[in-house]
Amino acid sequence: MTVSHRVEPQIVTTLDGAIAVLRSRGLRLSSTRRLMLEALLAAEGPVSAERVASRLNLDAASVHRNLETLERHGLVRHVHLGHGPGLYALLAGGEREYLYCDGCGAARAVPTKELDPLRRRIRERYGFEARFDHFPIVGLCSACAAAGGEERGRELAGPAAG
Amino acid sequence: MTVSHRVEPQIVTTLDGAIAVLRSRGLRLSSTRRLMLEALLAAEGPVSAERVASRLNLDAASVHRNLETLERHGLVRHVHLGHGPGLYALLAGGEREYLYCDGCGAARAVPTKELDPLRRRIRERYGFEARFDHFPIVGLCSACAAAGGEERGRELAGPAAG
DNA sequence: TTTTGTGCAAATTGTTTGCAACACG
DNA sequence: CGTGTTGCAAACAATTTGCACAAAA
Repeated sequence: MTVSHRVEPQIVTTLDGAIAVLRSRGLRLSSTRRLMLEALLAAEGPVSAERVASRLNLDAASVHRNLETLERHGLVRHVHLGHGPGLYALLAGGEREYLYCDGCGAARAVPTKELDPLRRRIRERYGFEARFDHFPIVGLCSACAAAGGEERGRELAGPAAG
Repeated sequence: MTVSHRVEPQIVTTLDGAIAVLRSRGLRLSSTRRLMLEALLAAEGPVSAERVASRLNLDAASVHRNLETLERHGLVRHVHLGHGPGLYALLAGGEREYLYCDGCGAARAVPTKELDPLRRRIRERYGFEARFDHFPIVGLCSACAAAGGEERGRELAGPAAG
């Protein structure tokens, strides 16, 4: 998960597309990778490495290594929603950023450009380029804020792999 | 580090003040706690539990337990700047929130109320109560943004205790 | 057949828990 | 004294690394 920043994003929405990128990068298509790509394509939200590994009966170390590789090559990105493990997703276009509720664990995804005004404001004021795709905006959703933020319970991290 | 939210903040700027709060809460003043409080008072920025423990030759578990206790009682708060361990600080008034540069690891502290307009905007638009004191705004400082975000190196987590 | 990728085991990092001894109030 | 606190050891969670073996290209 050590991947740094600014990697040329590789938007993929199909298995073939993903495979094509792999090939073009000189990466091999192992059965493990094929399974992972299928799972990530089927996933409805970012998923943890552990989840991918156990769902597919794969070794966690391999899954981590592959996710890192895929991320290094711009196919995958990971977010940190609150505490807990990093959550990975393919770059399928229409990327989102998150408002993560620390009370109930719900993550509200909003289109990246919707937060552009916010980003611009921060840039103008602090000369700082905010990115909410890796570490989200954290706080309390209206329900939890009203309740005093004691909710807790629901599992976030959307459904896993198909 | 599991402490939830909304604990009555206890602003302390002196050892005696901190001790008074401990007492008023029915907590004991062990030598370990005294050392920790002194260290936290002397610290110039948020420090990791590990750092406090090793600097003071204390057991990490005890330090964690105490930090959690202090946090539960509103004396201490912790932030997560990027990856890495949680960083703790006494509530000494004039709390700050952070703009954390994922490129060079620098954390720029800004007074909480300076980000109020931002918070208000998010609240109005999303009904979401953003808090940047626990998870900061993450992105790239102007230097790293200009450089393409490849910097890296400096140690954040300001000076420790002592 | 030469790499690259794999599973397994073990190491790391950060934090938590069980527990008997200890010490604050 | 009695209960809150401590250190130590062990458990944990998430992730990483070493390594011999398997398998893409």
